[in-house]
Parts: sequence; structure tokens; C-alpha cells
Amino acid sequence: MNYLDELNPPQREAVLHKDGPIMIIAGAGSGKTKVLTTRITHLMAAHKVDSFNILALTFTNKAAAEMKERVEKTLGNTEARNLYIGTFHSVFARILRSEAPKLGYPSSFTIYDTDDAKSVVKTVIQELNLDDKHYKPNIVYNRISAAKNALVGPAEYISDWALQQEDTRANRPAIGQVYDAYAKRCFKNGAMDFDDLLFKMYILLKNFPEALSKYQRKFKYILIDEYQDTNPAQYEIIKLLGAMHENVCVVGDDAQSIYSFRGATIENILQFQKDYEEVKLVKLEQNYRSTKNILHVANVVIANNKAQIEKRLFTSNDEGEKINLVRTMTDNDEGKMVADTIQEQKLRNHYFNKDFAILYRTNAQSRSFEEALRRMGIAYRIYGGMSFYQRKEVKDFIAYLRLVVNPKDEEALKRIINFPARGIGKTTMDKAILYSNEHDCSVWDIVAQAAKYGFRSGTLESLNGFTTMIKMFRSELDKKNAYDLAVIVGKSTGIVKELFNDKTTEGLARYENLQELLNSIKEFTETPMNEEDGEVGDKGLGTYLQQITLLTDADDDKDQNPDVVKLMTIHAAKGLEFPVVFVGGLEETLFPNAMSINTREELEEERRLFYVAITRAKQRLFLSFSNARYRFGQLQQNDPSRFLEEIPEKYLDRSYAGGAMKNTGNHTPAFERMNRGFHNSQGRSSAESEAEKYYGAPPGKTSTPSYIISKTFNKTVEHVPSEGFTASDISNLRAGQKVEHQKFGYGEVTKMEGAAHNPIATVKFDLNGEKKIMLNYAKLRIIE
DNA sequence: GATTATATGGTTTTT
DNA sequence: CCATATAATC
Repeated sequence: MNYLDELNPPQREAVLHKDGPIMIIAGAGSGKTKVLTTRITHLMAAHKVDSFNILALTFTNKAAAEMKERVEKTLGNTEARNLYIGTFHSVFARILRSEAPKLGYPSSFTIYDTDDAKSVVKTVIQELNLDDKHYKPNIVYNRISAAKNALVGPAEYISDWALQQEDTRANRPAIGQVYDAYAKRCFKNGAMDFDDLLFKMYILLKNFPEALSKYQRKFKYILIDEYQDTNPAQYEIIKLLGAMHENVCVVGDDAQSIYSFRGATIENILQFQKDYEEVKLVKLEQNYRSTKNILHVANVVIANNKAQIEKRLFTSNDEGEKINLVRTMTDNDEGKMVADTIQEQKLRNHYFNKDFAILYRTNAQSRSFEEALRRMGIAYRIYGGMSFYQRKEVKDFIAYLRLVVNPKDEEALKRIINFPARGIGKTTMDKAILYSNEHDCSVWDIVAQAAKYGFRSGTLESLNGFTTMIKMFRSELDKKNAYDLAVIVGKSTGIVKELFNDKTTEGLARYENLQELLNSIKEFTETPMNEEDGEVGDKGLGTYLQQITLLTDADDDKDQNPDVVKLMTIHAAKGLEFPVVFVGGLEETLFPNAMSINTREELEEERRLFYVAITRAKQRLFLSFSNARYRFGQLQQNDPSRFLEEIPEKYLDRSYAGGAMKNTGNHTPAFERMNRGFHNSQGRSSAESEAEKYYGAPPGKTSTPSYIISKTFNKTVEHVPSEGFTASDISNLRAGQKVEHQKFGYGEVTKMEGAAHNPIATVKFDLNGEKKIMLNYAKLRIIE
């Protein structure tokens, strides 16, 4: 049992506690994954607990796979494959699949992702004749989602006075009705959305005592990771499942609770202690991940939150470097600074690409980083954003597969009934949907018997052609594995061929995406699975579809180049660690986000998010913010994030000038001057930008480089700098001289103005008109 | 019914 | 800026 030797005292205490509820408060980087895996190992090795009787719920499927692997390695056998381990959603989906008939669902039920669900909400709103100005699918869907996560069903929602009041005040009194219609529609479609996987699981356990007792007996030991991010639905399910043995082990960190928008509540941590008689409490406070500097900063920042469980994180790691704080002029400069710094750090400190992560608050921020990295030829991978499975061509193809598995899936049917074009348009579909509502049957039932419902001539022929094809696929469903069937679908529908014939660049990319999809299906078909999976349609399409819908961003980095810089939101970075971390966009309205500064609770969650970002770093941390950035296609000025002010100056290094940027030009590099601090000096001060928000920039005063402004008002004619372009010494520049600008091309100086320390030249460019150029920032080459 | 032009409006964060 | 929704036109 030498695996116990690697643990510190509290960790060992958590592992050795066998029966009864236990809560582990685990600070960032305190080895909670290690504790969880060792605990599972110990239960199996020392206490002879059968692997079939252990349920472990993690935040990503990847984390689940890693845990499985580690247990397997320590035990030296393959017992670990019998563990029930995965995300809440995927584990429950698997259970619901075998229990679906109890709830009136087909075992082949479809899982709707957010897009599908919103689309259903939208149809329902339209069918109820509600004004979509007030009933925005997004808002309504979120409301329904929140209800489900709180275990509030449609009937209860409608009869709840407080909810009614709230909706009425928001001018949306009929949300309850929409919820009801939406739930019925999903049921009719044989589909569950993400929240249903929890909600229906709860219903199953609550309403079917034999099912409850079956799973209570099965799961003698339950372990839950990232407990701070569980919602009430998850809480109640665990309470039910664990009620028989009460061997529930939860691990969490209240300081890292960042999913309240998904219904998660720290209350669950407090409630846990109330719900069980005697809860063993263990705190893991030694951090093994970060340098002292990084950890101190994290501690200082999080101390500004009022609501927290007391703990003090410490580390015996080295002091480490100070935290670099970098200011840039634009989001593009920020991207460039980060890319340059990565290049520099690789050379100077012998890092690999894979040692770097760039974290940000919103997915939209990835663009500037991506462009800069690509320009520098640095390999990278973006997690999240528009994922592979959300691309149109992929979704279309998958819609076929979904329809084959579950013909009642109206969303899938609507998506592909006329793709590729076969002359079945909107009017026909509207009619079919109308009939389906009248006859209370699925849309598929209508189109499959088109003649009976009065469709004629061309339309009838098209419909029959379509349904015959789908029926043919269905007849193969039980005979062929997922891949073989997918190939047939690709061929018979003509989708693959159509994309193959499209020789445009995008067409080619789409074709490749389809090939990649087919490859992934093939891989799925060829990978052996858990022994227990035999019970649910093994290698069929159904299992495949379930799996991909529940894939997390973190999950699918198969066969990719492993040495890449990773870009992701802070949310997606939870649970991960990197030697060097960049956190970008530390600006007011972005981080903390403007949507989340209205209550103390929201602001504290933003701060926890910042805390999570900081604590991802092992050795080096770079924080950056930008004076201005593009948002909605418009340049927006922002003040530095209030969180930056919470970091004591002694931990900060503001002198960092941004990698190779230091050596461009022969005047003081722009970055250096920008980084002298945001309270004074040449950079835009807080007060200055504050004033400009209200009054606008004074005429003649351009405190941002002119090229930013030009982008806002008119498109720049791109100029490729002449060979060997080097910025000239511009201290003696005067009107009449001919110059070359890196971006605007050739032009003539018409006027000089501005103070000595901040000279501004007006240049009339041949192709881009007259611009005011701040010489401190712009690079000009004097021609004559 | 399909293809193309124009308008609109949307950005937190995710299973 | 970008993606999707609606209108206009064939």
C-alpha cells in the first residue's frame, strides 16, 4: 500500500475515512484529484469494495478517463474499467437510456444540445402566437433551464405565484405556458435537453421506488468532484442515491465556484453538513502547484470576497517571479504581446508550446490571440467557442443519423428534409407540422404517410422519396455498426458528394470536416468499451450520438499535435494547470463583465473566476489589459479591471515590455512607455479616459494612435511595408517630408503639432487620406 | 420554391 | 464584426 506514502496527513485522512459522509474542502492545487483517485484505489485494494459499486462524478469526461487510468495503473489490473465514472450528464444519460420506457421515452431518445433546445423554444413561442420581441428564445430558454435545475416542473412553475409575478413584471407572463408546451414538445420528439438529464433522473428516482433501490444498492460508494459547482437538482439526486449507505464523499472549493449561471450554488456545501448526521470534514490547504508569489496574489485577491469558508493556502514552493502586468493599446497589440512573449520565453527559459495557456473571460477574445500566434507560426489550439460538432455541415450530417435512430426527432427532420435540396419547402413543412399538432403525432408520421394527409404530385413524390430513403437506413440500424451505417447515409443522401464537388476553400474545409466526422465514428466503432455497455446498444449509432452530444471542450483533443499553446476561457480551464499562464482582457466591462457587476454576489463570482485564472499558473503569470478593443465591430475604450488594483504593488512587475517588441525601432519602445503604470505617465490615465467617455476626445487631441481611429471610420487600404522597413528617428520630423508608414503606405507630412513629449504629425497618405499620427506610437520611415 | 440582397441584433461563462 | 432573419427577385 505504498500509494499512501505519497500523501500528506490531511490527504491521508481523507483517503482512510471509509464509511459515512465526508466533505473535503480542497484549495487550488492541493491535490484533490490525487485524493479522489487514491480513495477509489484504497476502497478497492484495502476494503475489497467491488468496482461495480463505486460511482464517481467528475466535471469533464476527460477527468473521468484520467482518474480511471490512474486507478488502473496503481492497482495494476483492469478492474477500474467497471467503475461508474463520468460527468453527471453522461452517467445519468446512460442510466436514463436503460430506464427510459419507465418515463415514457424511447430508449433511443435524442439529447438536444442548447441550439436544438432554443430552436424548439422558438417554434413553441411562435405557435403560441406570442410576441417574440418580448419572448426572446434565449431568455425564455434560460428561464426554463433555471426552473429545471431547481427541480421546478411546468405545472409547479405555472402555479407559483412568485414566479408569475416575476415574469409578469418582465412583460413575459406566459413563460410558464411556453415551458409547458416546450416540455410536451420535447417529449413528443422523444428528446431530452441537458437539464432533462438531471431533471428526469430525479423524477425516475423519486417516482419509481424499485429504480431508486436498484441504484442505491448498486452505488455503495459515491464520490463527487467539483462539488461547489453542483446545482439543486444534482444535490437532490445524490441525496437520494446516497440515502441507503450514506457513503458520499464530496470534494470542492468554495473559492472556485464559478457556475452559478448554471444553477450551481455554494449552498450545497453548507446543506451537505446539515443533511447528514455526522460529516467528516477535511481541509487540504497545502498547494503543490504554484510559486509563492502566485499563491500570495491569489490569496490577497480572494480575500476581498465576503462570503467564504475559512482556510489558508500555503506552499513550500519557490518564491518565483513577480507577476507581470502588461498594458497594451489595442486587443491586437495584446495578442501580439502575448505571442512575442511566448516566443521569448521559449528561448529564454526553454519552454515548449504546451507549457503555455492563454485564458480569457469571453470566447470572442480568442481572435486577436489566434491571429498573432498564427502570424508568428506558433502552434495553438482553441478550446470551446464554435466547436466541431456545431458546424453546419457536421450538424446536418448528424441530423440524418439522429433521424435514423429516432424518427420522432422533429428538429433533426426539419434540418435535413430539404438538405440537399429536394423540393420540400417551408409551405410543405408548415403544413406537416400543423397536421402533426392536430393529430397529436410526430411530424415524421405525417410525412411518412404523405398521401393520406393530402400531399399531391411533386411534393408527394419528394416526400415519399425522402421517407423511403430514411426507412432504408432504419432497416440497417440493427444490422450495421455506426460507421458502416454512416457511410451508407453519406453516400445515399449525396451530402458527401455535394461537398466534394464544391471546390471553394470553404467547401474543401467542409468536406474535410465531414471526413473527420466519419473518422471519429470509425474510431468509436473500433474502440472497445466498458463491459457493462453491452446492455445499451453497444456500437450502434444511438450510443455514438449520445456520446458526442455530451462531449466537453476538454474532451476531444484526440490525435492532435500535443505541443500546442492552449487557448480557452477561464471556465474551461477549471481543474487544469500550466507552467506559464496569460490572462488577457483585464478590463472593466469585460472582466469583471458588465453583466455581472450589479450585485455583490455576481461581483464575487467574477472575483472567484479571477482567482481560478491566477491559480492555474505554476511558474509564471502574465496579466494584461488593453486601452481599447473591438467589440461589436466597434472600438471601445475600457479602464483597467478593478481586480488589478487589489494586487499589492510588491508582487507586480510592470516593466515587462512584451518580448521581441522591445527591439523594434530606435526610439523608446511603445510598450515600455505604456507599461509604466496606469495611474499616471504617458499612458492613458483612468481619469482621462473617464472624462472622454462623457465628453468625447477633445478636438486635435488624439490620445490613441491614429491608426485605431482610422479603422473605426474608414477601411484602410492595406500596405505591405517595403523591404527592410525600419522606423527612422522622427525627433526632427518636419512638414514637407515624405514618409512611409507601416500600415498606411507612402505620404507627405503636412503639419506638425503637439507637445514636445507627445508630437503629432498630420500626414497626407497617397492611398489612405489625411491622418494624424502620434509619433510616440507609430513607426515611420523617412524617405526624404 | 430557391437564390440573393439587405436588415438586424447580439457577447458572459457551459453540460 | 459576424451570423442569422427577413425581404426581394427570379
